[in-house]
Amino acid sequence: MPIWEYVSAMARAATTSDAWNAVAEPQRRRILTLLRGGERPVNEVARALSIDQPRASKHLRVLREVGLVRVREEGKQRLYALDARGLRPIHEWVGGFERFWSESLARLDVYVRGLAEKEKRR
Amino acid sequence: MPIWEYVSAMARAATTSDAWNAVAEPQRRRILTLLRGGERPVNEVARALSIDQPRASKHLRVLREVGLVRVREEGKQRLYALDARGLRPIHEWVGGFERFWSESLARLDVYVRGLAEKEKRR
DNA sequence: GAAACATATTCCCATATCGGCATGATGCAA
DNA sequence: TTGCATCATGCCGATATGGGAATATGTTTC
Repeated sequence: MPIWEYVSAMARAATTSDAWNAVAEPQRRRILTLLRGGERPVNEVARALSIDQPRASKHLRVLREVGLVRVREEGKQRLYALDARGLRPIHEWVGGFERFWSESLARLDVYVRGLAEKEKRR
Repeated sequence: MPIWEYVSAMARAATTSDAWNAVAEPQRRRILTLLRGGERPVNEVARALSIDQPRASKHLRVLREVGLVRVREEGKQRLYALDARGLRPIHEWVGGFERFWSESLARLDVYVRGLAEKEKRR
């Protein structure tokens, strides 16, 4: 885990370090969706997603590190549970664009019309 | 741009290829936020974020490729405008977890209590 | 056409990431 | 203790990424 603060030539922004990046991975999104149905042991997660166990463990680790998931030990199993609180900031940020969804359509219309004009004038 | 379908040993999932990943980058989020105020030429974006022009261009390119932004040529400038439609799926997916935000708190409570029990029993 | 300005692209580097496979680590049961 | 089951990690390979710096491309103005 690099100490970005002290690295002068930062190569790539840390990725798996926040909910945004954790959720950018399709498999991890599927895992979170699965966990809405309640806590699950690793093997079950792996089976549900049709991936091997190491892969499931790794994804779960990322999710755990960014706090989107919690682990509970139960015998030889590890039950992972959803902790959706970290998704809230994302929802709010994206929500700030809600009002632009429809506007975008209108603007796109103008945009396309502009292109058409440009073509005609050629 | 790799043809994932035909690559057997996929190394890393394509990243800058969808809105999820585009938005996972803080700078790009700032750009999108800025563009809510209307279209802007590259230089203005760069200045607003205190980054150099090439960097701004690169980020804008990613945003353009995933469709979150549109370009319009105006003289020697290129005006970038927000196209927020691509954010909608994200908002909806994340919204599906809304109901779990408060629950997570409750569950966390149970979780912590469990840990305490465990300690006591030690 | 040359100079000036706005923007895009390219190259290089350090590093992160995901998948695959093999190997540890730990708990439980016989 | 020995297996067996459930996970977690480590290592490798291929590749993507973001920053920095330099350079190319395109447009307007003289």
